[in-house]
Amino acid sequence: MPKLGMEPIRRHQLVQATLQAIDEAGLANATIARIANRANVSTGIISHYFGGKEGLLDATMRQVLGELGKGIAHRRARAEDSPRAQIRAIIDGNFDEHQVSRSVMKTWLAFWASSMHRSNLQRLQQVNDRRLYSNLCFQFRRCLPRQEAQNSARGLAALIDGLWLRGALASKTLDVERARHIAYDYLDAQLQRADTFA
Amino acid sequence: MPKLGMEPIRRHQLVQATLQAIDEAGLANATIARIANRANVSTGIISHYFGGKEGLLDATMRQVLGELGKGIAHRRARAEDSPRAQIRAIIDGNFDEHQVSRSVMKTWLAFWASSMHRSNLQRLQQVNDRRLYSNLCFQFRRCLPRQEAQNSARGLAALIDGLWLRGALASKTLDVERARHIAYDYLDAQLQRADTFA
DNA sequence: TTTTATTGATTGAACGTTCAATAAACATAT
DNA sequence: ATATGTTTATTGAACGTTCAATCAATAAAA
Repeated sequence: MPKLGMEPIRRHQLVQATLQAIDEAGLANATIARIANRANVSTGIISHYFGGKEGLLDATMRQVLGELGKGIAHRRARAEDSPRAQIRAIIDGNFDEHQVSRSVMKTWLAFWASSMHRSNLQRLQQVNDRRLYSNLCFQFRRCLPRQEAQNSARGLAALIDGLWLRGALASKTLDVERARHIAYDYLDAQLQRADTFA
Repeated sequence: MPKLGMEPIRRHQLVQATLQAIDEAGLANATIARIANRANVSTGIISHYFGGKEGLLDATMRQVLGELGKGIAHRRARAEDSPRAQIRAIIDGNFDEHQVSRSVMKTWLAFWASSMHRSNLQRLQQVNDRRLYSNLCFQFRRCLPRQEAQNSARGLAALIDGLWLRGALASKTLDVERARHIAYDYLDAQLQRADTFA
């Protein structure tokens, strides 16, 4: 019973089903049969709209990255224009409720691992990594010398990723409250140094 | 041309070949054919010595975890028995040259991702995670109240994993010097707090 | 009638496992 | 020393399974 204008609906549906399938069974077992089943469509549809499995995985990663970016941009726009407030907004965006759901974290980690061997995923990954780093670096540079700012940015970026990674691996749900607190403390410790240079 | 006593040799050979294969092509493409080829043996040998592919992957992860553990224990034994020196030894062990080789980092990350869906790998993973955390926690508790020590341990564990993760993903080799420096700084910032509670 | 949407059986490739076959090394008996 | 049997080591073709991709068929909408 084909209705017209299904494309955007199906695309979204299939991306969601992909997240669900990866959450359930891991990227390695996220077969197109399983994904199609979760979306209540046939396998043929995937090739029809995404040209193949790879296209679907690509689109899924783009969506996850896109929503992370949007969440951060949104919070930064509403935050005061001080290094501390801006960096806090970045931290908050990374620990947004939407980002810390099991399926999103698992998908993220799966992409992280497979991005090492798929050049298109690697590109997406690196763009994202560098954006996080350079945003942090820019803000730290407003109150720290270059070298110090770079180290602080590297450290905070690593801390965020690490808290996230450990949250994804732990059996319990990520304690967002606590993770934010740890990241805030790191931020404040770095900013305190700024006084040394002021 | 069978010589006797090949078992330990083949086991080691195959584990090394597995690391190499994962480095080259990723866990998903590390087929037993490829692994056997890298070790210059036939595919049947893998089942013969490891009971199957899963057994080989299990053994590979055990070896990587084992060497990390040994490296840390070794450094800790040689270090002074102060919180600072002990934690520095743990940091150094995690950034040991052997651990930061590309193949080991890639394998680690691949296992991280797949451990979410393979209970035996997950067990190994969690034992390791918890050991790192509880060792850090124990040392921090020598100079910080419980809650503070837990947060510091969580933060440092996450920072180490994050630096490592970002090193694995970056196209360049991990800058061990810099990573250690960032982790040391975090450690010192946490220890400085200890004075507040003293 | 043409376009858009969808199905699902079919196809071919890739993969892990199995196993009969082979042979060197070792043990024991002659 | 020679012959015979047993264990250990290894191979690689054959097999069965799984999966992504394809495409002819179907049908609603325009």
